[in-house]
Amino acid sequence: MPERLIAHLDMDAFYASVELLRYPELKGEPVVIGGGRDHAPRVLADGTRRFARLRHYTGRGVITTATYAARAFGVNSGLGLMKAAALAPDAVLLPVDFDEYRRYSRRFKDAVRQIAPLVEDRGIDEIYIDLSDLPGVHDDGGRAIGVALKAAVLDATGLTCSIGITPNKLLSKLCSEFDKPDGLTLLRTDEIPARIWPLPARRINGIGPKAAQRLEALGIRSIGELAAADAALLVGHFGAHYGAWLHEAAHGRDERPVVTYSEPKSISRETTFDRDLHAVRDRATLTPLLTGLCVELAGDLARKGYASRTIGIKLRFDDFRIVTRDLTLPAHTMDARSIRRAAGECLKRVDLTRRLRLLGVRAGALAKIADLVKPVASAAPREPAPTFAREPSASYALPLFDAPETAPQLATMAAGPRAARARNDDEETPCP
DNA sequence: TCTGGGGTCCTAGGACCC
DNA sequence: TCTGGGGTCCTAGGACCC
Repeated sequence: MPERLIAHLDMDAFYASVELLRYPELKGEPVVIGGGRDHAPRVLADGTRRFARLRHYTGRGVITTATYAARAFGVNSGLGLMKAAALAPDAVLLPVDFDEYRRYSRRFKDAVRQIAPLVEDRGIDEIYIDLSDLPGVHDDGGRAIGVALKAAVLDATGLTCSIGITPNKLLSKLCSEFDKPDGLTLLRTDEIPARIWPLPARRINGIGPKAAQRLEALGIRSIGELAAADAALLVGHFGAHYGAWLHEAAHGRDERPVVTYSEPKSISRETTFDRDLHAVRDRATLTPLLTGLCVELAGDLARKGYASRTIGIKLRFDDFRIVTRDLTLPAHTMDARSIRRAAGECLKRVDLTRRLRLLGVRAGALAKIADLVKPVASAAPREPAPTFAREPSASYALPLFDAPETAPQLATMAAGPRAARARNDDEETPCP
């Protein structure tokens, strides 16, 4: 059995590059994407566009993507916009437009599937592709296919991408970074010592800031040093599972298959406030906010065709501590009132002394609605009929954050998905 | 002027049942 | 009555990723 050939394809500065297609006059300029919706470009009377500059930004947003010109100033994803403004005050600031990025995402993925159908989604701007069974792919290690994929993506979107092609996902993910932007990197197993081992251990997908720090405390900085470390020592420090994985990863071994479809496990909505809010003093603000999140979540569930049996909340306090609570219901629900009630119950179990920075609502233990409402009269052997609570109970009370405006808010959204601001997700799972 | 939003997976303890 | 073990569900937190 020949070795597999797996590609990792990563779009170059994806959000920023999509924006440059829309605003070609910004090509070559430092541009950052992030923040709210209040800094969209204005069109002047003479038809020219006026862009917001980073120096004028106030708020708590972070950079989602920066153009390569902006990265030269040291600003990159995750950096607070206020901090970025200090580094690059004249950079152009654009709001994120997920609908547009999803359109381009679907275009590049469709283009890839025309050439190689085994595609694993890894978010909006990257995919893995199993090339192993494509005709002739093993003749040149996948180079011709790689060239064809890049051309197809460019043709479909006008955007460049970077591709790594190796025997597995772990190595391909590393290699797609090697020649960015517009790169194509092939790597064979025998090249691991020369090309992989000099890299910092942190570059491995799955070694984050915490693990990297603990490795450094052991004197391990590079992947090569990790590969040379005693497997038993790693297991001793990191546990059987993670320790053994660290050892395998450092040697470039990874048998994970390319998975072309997976069911979602949870759906959530969260929001960071403009200023920290207190549960009691700012109740009039918080109550409709929480209800609004529940309405949006119910809308997401309905649009995607799922119901949830475990509703959870997430709070971030002003000191950045995160607390979660969840509650498993007797039956699946997609009803905003039921979600709101469960979230309220969860909230009761939290000490709300500190001020809040973020509030979120999550729906877990998902089931497809189509599976829950299966017709009773069926030739198939009977399973116990799943229970499905669609209607809210008659006696309804908001346990916490209660405020007069909440009742009408819930009433108007009773219709369901329409009332919730739709996210227009292009990649919805089709209902069978 | 610190640090978004939407996810996945893992661990671990307690409840509960057989 | 006592002891022990296995399995599953629920909950909370944390690391990590895009």
